[in-house]
Amino acid sequence: MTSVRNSRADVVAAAGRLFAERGYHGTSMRDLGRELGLFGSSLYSHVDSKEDLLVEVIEKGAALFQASADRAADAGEGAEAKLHAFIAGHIDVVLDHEDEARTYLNEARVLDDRRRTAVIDARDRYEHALRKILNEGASEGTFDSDLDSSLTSIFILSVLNAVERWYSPDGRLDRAELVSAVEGFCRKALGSGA
Amino acid sequence: MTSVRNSRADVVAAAGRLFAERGYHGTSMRDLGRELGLFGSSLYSHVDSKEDLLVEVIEKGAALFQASADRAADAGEGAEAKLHAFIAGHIDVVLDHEDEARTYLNEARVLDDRRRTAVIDARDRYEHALRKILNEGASEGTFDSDLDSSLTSIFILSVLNAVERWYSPDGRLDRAELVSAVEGFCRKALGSGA
DNA sequence: TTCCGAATAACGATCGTTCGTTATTATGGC
DNA sequence: GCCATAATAACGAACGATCGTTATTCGGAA
Repeated sequence: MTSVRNSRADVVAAAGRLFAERGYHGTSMRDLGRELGLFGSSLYSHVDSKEDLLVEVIEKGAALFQASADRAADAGEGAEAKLHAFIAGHIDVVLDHEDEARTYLNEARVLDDRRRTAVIDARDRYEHALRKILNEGASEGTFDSDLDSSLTSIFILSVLNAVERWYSPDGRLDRAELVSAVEGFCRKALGSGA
Repeated sequence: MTSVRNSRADVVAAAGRLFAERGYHGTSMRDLGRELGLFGSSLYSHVDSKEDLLVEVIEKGAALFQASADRAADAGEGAEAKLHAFIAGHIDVVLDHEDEARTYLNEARVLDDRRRTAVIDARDRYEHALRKILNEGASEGTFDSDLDSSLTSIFILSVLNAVERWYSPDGRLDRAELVSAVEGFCRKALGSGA
């Protein structure tokens, strides 16, 4: 049976939930305490500051996306398989870790310069991983050879990052259908296949 | 020569700027006053509440997008021309009215239920305008005839709405190149042409 | 008995907002 | 054109509420 008392991880998870839903500035420490059945001040038994919570949630999000990109880079042979893994992996992160993903994607602007820059760098690395797959496909002949991988990766990420904004698991698409819809759309835009 | 004193419109414009940049909850009335060289309290000569400012900025954004969609529906003959007008119009709104567009896209969650629902309805109408163009193209034979216009419109809007998040007019793309890059990507995903 | 999580009271700062007042601009009769 | 008057804009102090946070105390599990 799980303990009645809360752990630091519980606090971070609840923070992710509220930051994702209402935003960092829209969430007070008292709100967050209420979410856990605590007083706001009691959170300081687990955490040094509100900002630390944001940092931790965002770092979790960043790590999840990066791990997914790393896995995609090693997924099977050829750009087609890697692209599939990249898209499916991204959607898994968004659906299985919605709070961390949304906070990572939407609340980074609150961070101080140093940390915000770190997030931007992480996003660049993530985009670069996708670009690499696109370039591989272009030189293989899997995708159009004149494809602009820099712009195209931005467009594909635009579609992927927006999933959080409209998709509901209660809707007409299950996860596999969502993945194949996104993949189908992007795949056609990449060309070269029939 | 423009007056030294501020008008209501000045206040709304400055609110749009800060709401877009820092978010509604990240902007205080004193911040907003400072932006105009005023005391926070002085803003109440122009406005009844902070929330009114948000409502006004968001309504401006909604109206701009809807007007653009209406123009696209009447643009030339055939789905191709209308799609071009829709994409170019969306990008014009985002680049020419960045603050209102970003606030409309990102800050609507702060609104009360009634007004937030109104924003969701407006977005549905906008999406529906695009879907109509896609359906027209599918039955014309301009686009693939088995195209899922509901999902496809979401994907295209995902690409369009993300422009605000990455595009800079100081970068390597001018506006026309941006439009043609987005249009090229989406157009290929719609199929049927060579 | 030790120790960790929670409660409680309190802090200084800042929040949105109101108020009475002053300063600036616009208006209309003479 | 001049002047009283009204309308508008801004000031600056202050309000009650809430913010993030600290310090201290307390209770119960190990």
